[in-house]
Amino acid sequence: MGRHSCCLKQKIRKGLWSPEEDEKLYNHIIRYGVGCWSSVPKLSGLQRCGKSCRLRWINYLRPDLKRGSFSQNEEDLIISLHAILGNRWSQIASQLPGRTDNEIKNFWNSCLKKKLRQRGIDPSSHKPLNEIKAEEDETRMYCSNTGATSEELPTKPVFDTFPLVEIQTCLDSVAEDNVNIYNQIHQTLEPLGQKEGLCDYSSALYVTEKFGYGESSSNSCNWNCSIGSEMNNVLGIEALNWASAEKVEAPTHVQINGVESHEQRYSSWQEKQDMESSEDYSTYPLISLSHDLSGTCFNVPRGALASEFNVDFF
DNA sequence: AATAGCCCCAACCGCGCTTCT
DNA sequence: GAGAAGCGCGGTTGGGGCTAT
Repeated sequence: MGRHSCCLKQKIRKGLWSPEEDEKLYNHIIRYGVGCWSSVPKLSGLQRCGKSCRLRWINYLRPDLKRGSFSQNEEDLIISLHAILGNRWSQIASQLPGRTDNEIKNFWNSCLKKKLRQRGIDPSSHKPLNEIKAEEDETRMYCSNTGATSEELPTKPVFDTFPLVEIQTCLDSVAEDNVNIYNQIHQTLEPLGQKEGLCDYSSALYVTEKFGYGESSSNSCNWNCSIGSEMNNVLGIEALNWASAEKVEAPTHVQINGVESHEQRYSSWQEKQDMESSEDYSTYPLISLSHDLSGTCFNVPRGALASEFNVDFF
């Protein structure tokens, strides 16, 4: 698809918006509302592309925006939601009224990542940094023992299909100051029979769907979340496919032209490891899940797993 | 006072998806 | 059904402000 056709036209201004441009856009939206963004520049007399107008309105001019620094409460909420949703900024923003996805993304990249590292937490996986280091050491050991490169490492099932998500613990941590969200999520979980603190992944998705009511920038066009459409695309379908299509397979034993495959090498290595210690499968060096699945939209961090979820820092 | 380096954040870009024709 | 147009999202960039030297 590439660049939008509107951006190819001549006389399109770029860069920072002047107060005059802001005024023109603001007055136009207030008077006529948000319709077709591509026609907004023409109708409002701006020499900008529709996309630029949309962004300016969403991130700066919208009257319901909350400006200023993030509160501790918001900070905690962002961290806990990021542990569940990953870099789905629009979904995270939908839980923080008056904040845009861009604002949250910037805050995360410039501030929260740093804070988490200072607390010894890996911001991408939400796991302790020393645990990450141990995994890397183990991966290096495996590579040196088998001759495999890091790119060739076989994957292993990292979590169950529709794993149990300890959403309760995570939410409890922010419940004190977010009573409304907390209560709403509980009311949603209960009809699903999820009262014990753990819910399956599909229920967690349902919750994020239900509460993606969207005052975030992503939904600003009509500011109503189309339940089940976007989330199904972004999370649900991927998760369902992932769960059902046997994407995670046990290492297979294949020997081609007498050359031992990496799967076989891994299998041999694993057997050796099993012989040497009683460690279970989980001791195999983990490959970053986000890396494995980088080509998909499904990058819920492993930290969201019940067994691995670290809530100490909340 | 000058300037180099760093940080923050507004804005842009590219891509995927949906809707329209 | 195919192609075009439009929308939304996440990643990246670059300019301005701040700080250290």
